[in-house]
Amino acid sequence: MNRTNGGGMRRATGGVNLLALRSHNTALVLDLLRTAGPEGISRLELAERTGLTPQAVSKITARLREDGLAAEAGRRASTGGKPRTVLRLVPEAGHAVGVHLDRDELRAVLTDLDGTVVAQRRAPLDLGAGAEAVLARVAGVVGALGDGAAARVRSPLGVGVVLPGPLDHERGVLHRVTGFPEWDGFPLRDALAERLGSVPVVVDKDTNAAALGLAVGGEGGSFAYLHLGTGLGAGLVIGGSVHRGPRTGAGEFGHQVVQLDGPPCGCGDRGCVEALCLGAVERGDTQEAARVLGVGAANLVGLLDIDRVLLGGRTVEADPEAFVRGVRAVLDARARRTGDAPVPVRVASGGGHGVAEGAAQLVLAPVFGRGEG
Amino acid sequence: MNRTNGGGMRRATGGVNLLALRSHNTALVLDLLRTAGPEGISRLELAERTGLTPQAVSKITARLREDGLAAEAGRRASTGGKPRTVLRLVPEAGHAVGVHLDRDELRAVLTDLDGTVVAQRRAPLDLGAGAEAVLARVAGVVGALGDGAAARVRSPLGVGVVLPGPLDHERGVLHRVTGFPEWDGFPLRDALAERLGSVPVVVDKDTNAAALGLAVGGEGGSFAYLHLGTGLGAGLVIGGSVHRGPRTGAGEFGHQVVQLDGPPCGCGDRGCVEALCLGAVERGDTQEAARVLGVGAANLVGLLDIDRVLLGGRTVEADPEAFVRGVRAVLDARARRTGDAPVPVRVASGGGHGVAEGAAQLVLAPVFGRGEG
DNA sequence: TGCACTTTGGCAACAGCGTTGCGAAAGTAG
DNA sequence: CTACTTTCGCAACGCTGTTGCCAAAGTGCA
Repeated sequence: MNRTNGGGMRRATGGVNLLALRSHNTALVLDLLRTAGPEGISRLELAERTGLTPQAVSKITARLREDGLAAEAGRRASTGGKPRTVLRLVPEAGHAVGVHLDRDELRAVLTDLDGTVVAQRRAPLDLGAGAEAVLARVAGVVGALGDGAAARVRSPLGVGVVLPGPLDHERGVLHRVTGFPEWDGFPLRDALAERLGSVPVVVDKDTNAAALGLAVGGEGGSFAYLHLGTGLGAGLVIGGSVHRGPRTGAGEFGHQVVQLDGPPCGCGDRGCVEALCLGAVERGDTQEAARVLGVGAANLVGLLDIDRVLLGGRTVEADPEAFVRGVRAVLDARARRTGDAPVPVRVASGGGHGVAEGAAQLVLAPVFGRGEG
Repeated sequence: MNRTNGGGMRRATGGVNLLALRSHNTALVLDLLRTAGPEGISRLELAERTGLTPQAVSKITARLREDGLAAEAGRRASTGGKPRTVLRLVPEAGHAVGVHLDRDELRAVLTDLDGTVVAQRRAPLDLGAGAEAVLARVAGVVGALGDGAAARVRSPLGVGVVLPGPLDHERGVLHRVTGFPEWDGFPLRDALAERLGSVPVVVDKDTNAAALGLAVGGEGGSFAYLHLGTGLGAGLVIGGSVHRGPRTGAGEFGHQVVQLDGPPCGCGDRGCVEALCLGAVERGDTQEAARVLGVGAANLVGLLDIDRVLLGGRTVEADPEAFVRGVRAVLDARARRTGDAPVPVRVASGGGHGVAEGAAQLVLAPVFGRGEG
């Protein structure tokens, strides 16, 4: 705010609110450029899509070109007059690092502005080896990624780190990470930022990163990403942005009770979807596991009225068709009862590096006006 | 938009985007004025709370005073200099009508800008009597409300109509309203707007109106309003605004399955919270009903990470303490397992006219920058 | 080949937004 | 009565997107 007039600093003219407007419109344009991909998009199309006047778009794109973020990329065929000049994003103008900390493994990617993976690393990891060891390993991998890239990347825009949670996204502090309670209270964001030398760090749950990656990757509207691996969690995207809740606690899908007084779950409750679902998987009864997962998904669909359900995680990937079929059956039955169109179910694209890429998007998304910007 | 230069119209100077910024800031100020109530709020306090400069606030409030929406209301005690001038909202500057259509009864209120009820009507209603009869009844009551007010209100800002749903809030079209399938596809908003003579009409679900009323009434953050009457539904408020989902389908709390293959429900599924809960109520087992409701609420809390759970509806009001106690027990047990602070449970304030008042807020909220503006 | 027409897109002038500089108004304290 | 503090509006300013206008670059037809 800086409303002190005494010292003589004569900065911040113009107005904070107008700056907000400017960056909002700039982000809008950047996001359209990104979505258009290498084919690019013309100024007039940008104007139509943003609702801005062509002249405003010209001004904004001129700034972007000056900053090296956008460039001209040929022209379209004429429609009777001067042909439209096509603009595209310059992906090399910025890079981001995404790190996925799993229980036994670390995956990291370096992406450009576009989200395209430029370099990647994969290493074994023991999340229980203590803060010092894990931090050192992460810092090492992040440094190696930059050197390994085609064009060496000295300073990425930021580093996104994701892990199973629960945690506090806003402060970047871990809570009782499932299976590794010793992390409770550890300020991962600040510790890592200091270690990496003032590179911005963002911390989030792995399911949120996966969901964000899908949202940026083209999944529009509202959807749920259900992750079935060693546990069962969800990432929720509502109206294009990830819903975390005030304490980053949203997405606790697995401990939703679907069988009153059912079999005990590791969490201490009874009849949780996770317990029932993993139990069925263990018994080899994939069909029942899928049905239970479908019931949980149907509950979610009813509560939030989402557009789509996407499935992922190692267990799903082991037999994707069975899970899709089972979940779809439950949702279709629901749709027949309500009279609405059935909610589509698919396997989430991305797979292996999906989560790490999503982690990188934690850094990139704000640039394009997605998330808390 | 109007980008045609041919005719010579020289309107719309200034810019659509700047107008959006202006109305956003104006709404921010208006909302603070409303929240402050009759005691009012000073310009400097407005500046601090909005993040605007004092001068910007002066300009905005000057416009508001010119338009009759705000007025000076005395001054505060001096803190060593010129005392602050207190501003307040002028509630009589605008009015809104809220109509609550229940299965057997119609309640309607006329409120001022503040949301204070100025006049009210209550009449028996048969929702199954056909469109013509219901429309006539509503139009009659709305007209009577305006005449009955202390100062006759000729043209309210709009009319909010709410009923059990399901329906399409955006288009104002009803779907298969529970118990009255004959309404399916009826364009209530447009039909009523035409009948009332171009007064804006908004249509929504009753639970959403109740939730909106609570949100405007001071419940901040994210919360769920659970309504237990002849059915069981929920209104969700996420980050201060009502979450309806893309098809106004959100809040289908009652048909959340909490007992796999449990007793059949009217919806055609098995083990729905509604069936279990109402079944327990019918047996006189309030304790079990509250426990089941609590399990559903806990599922919701886990999925969305909300701050608060509020209970309402005729069945709850019959024995509020038992329901609060039962739901709280389940949520507290959950909190002990996760280690988080327990989610508070309360009975929703408002009671009788709460839903109709919330319906009026459907009209007023956009003025104060809440909702789809 | 040349002319009329269409479409793109930049330059310059403009209105309106919030901000800064400054001074009048309205209190308190000595 | 004087000195000081605090509130708050007027005037000038910088920046935003918008409008008016024109050059550039194509197509289509005579």
